[in-house]
Amino acid sequence: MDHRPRLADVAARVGVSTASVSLVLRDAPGPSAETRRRVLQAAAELGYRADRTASMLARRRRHLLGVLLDVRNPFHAEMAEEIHVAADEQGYEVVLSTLTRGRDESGAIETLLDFRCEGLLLLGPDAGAAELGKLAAEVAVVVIGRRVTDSAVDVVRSADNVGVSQAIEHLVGLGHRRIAFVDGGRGVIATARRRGYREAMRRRGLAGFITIIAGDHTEEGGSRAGRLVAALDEPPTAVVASNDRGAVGVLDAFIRAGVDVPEDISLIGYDDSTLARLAHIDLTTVNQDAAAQASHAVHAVVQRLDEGRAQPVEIVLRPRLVVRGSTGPV
Amino acid sequence: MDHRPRLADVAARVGVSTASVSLVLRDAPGPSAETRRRVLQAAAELGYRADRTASMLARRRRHLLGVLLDVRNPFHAEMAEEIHVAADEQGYEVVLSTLTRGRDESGAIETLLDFRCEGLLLLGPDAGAAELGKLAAEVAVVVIGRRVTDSAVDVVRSADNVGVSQAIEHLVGLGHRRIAFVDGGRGVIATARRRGYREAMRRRGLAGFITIIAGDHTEEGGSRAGRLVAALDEPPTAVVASNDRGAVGVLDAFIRAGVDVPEDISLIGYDDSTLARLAHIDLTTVNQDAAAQASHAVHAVVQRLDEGRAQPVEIVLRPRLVVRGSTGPV
DNA sequence: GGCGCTACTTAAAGCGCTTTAATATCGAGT
DNA sequence: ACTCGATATTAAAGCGCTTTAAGTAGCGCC
Repeated sequence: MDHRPRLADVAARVGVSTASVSLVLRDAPGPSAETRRRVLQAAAELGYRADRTASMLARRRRHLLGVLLDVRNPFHAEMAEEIHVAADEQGYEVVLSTLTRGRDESGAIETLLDFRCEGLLLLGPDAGAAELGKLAAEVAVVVIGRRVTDSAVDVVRSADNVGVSQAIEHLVGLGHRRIAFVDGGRGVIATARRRGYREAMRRRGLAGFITIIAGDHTEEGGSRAGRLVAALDEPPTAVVASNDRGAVGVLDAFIRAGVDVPEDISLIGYDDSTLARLAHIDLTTVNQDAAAQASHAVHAVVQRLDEGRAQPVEIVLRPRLVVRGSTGPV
Repeated sequence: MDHRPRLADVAARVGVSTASVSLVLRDAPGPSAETRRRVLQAAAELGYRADRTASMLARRRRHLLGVLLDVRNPFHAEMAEEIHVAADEQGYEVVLSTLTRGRDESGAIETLLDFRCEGLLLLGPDAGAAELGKLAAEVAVVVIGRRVTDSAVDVVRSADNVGVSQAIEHLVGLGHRRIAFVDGGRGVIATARRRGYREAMRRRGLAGFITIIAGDHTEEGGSRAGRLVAALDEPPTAVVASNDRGAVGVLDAFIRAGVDVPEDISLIGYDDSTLARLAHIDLTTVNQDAAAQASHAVHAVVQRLDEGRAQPVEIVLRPRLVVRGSTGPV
């Protein structure tokens, strides 16, 4: 055996046709118990492993999902992992395609298309609704984490405004009224969170205390915002940041300014990233449930592929507040 | 056209054989300029894109590299990106396979094998030399970031001990003598860095000041170590951590303890991760040059595949100290 | 024995592309 | 006119697998 065993090698060893071997290995009906046993044994002895490339080609179906991500984004990484396990359960294989310099979003998507993925899961893509629509004409497309208006693609995301509302409710429950918000910039996601803050404050009759401080979803932006807050004449008793990274920046600025969290000011982030869970950060934050989002996304694509759904769906998950040590009573 | 155009569609439209079209599209010698022009035009009109799956199968060569990584590890993420661009230059495609729960290292490697990758790039694998050797018998294997003794696989890594030495030299140059080391645990990498610390201190006649504080390459471990250091009767004037995450933990503990960096104590990390570059952390650290490692790894595998190299190589890169704001004179 | 069944098994036709050997074309050379 | 060489094109044989239609047995039954 000078190379990897092929189907024909297994067949020859058992003395049956390649067709039988193929059927046995895929657990398809037909072969007798005896044949199954012998084939399985021979395959094991030879260490046979099917060639995915060939199987994919022969099957009309590819059973391949493509994931577009920015591998440097920790949340994407977590999603990629969850998508992998969800796809596995559904009998789909996954290929990852990441943005790199020299390989922008559309380049990365083309690679996925070249592998003839049947479905595409796009993590927070930048493409507009029109482009996405065009893509959706060719393959099943699920956009994850971002709202897409008026398009043929499926969308799975979590209700960002609700998450922020929960944060506010938690703080109000602890007696806070003077609650400031560290903004996340002009993205779709940041906008939804800002809106959630405004809504929740108004709902609680705290419209007069609405304070939005510029920020940008990075530690640095948070840090700047934190310094600003700490220097205020009448600082808030609580701060909600548009994401965890921003919150960590705020925290850093607070520590340097001698502001104690949560004794002086309570702090809440958003994402429940690994950062937030670190013992010395221990941040109250909002969890987006990556596993659930991944699972819904995979199911959505499988419905299109295997069950013939044609209408686009939008699945909006309810985020969940995770209370840790960065919040306390006034 | 009810489906993606195939080679035959292009051929039919131009009125030539599929063979000619294939040759033109791959820029192979043969077809005349005129044929080329017409084929290219037809392909463009139809929006033809080759099916990688079919090409790979038909070519005896797959031109596919598999990368094993833990997508949640930021350094791996960076490497994945760099490998992508390096592979692209060499005309190879890349598939990523990540560890997930329910999919351990060997499972992830098998997926790669199922795609019939010609070469495997393994980022800091746990497998032992024996297992790796067995793998290497089937495909070209490059282990990245870790030393592998006595095996047939290629290795690309950076000289961790040298990196730490550079850090020490920098500190000594600033007048420090009392330099402590926050350890990274019992991994191969951590061991090399610890050794580098010891060697460098001895070389500078500072053996008497060698102080190793337990840690584990996480923020929490660093934080614990930092508290310990801050509480010392006679604290060091500088601390070198086994990696950036540890250093960030140390920094956090220092800030809380009122220890100023770098006025009171200088601090150095290792990895030059994005963390280190953050304005409010601004950590002096050691850069491992992910791009260079990726490029060497890809070249190594290409040499085996395209140039028939059979002897294993070990490429050890020289890391580079990046001086930022966390270090200063005593 | 012939017929109809059921239960297996397999020949053979792809999947969409690459590649090689063979064929066709056309001047140039003698 | 006839061979030779280039040059351009293509028929056809795969790549390693899946799938379907056709085939072979085996068995009970009239």
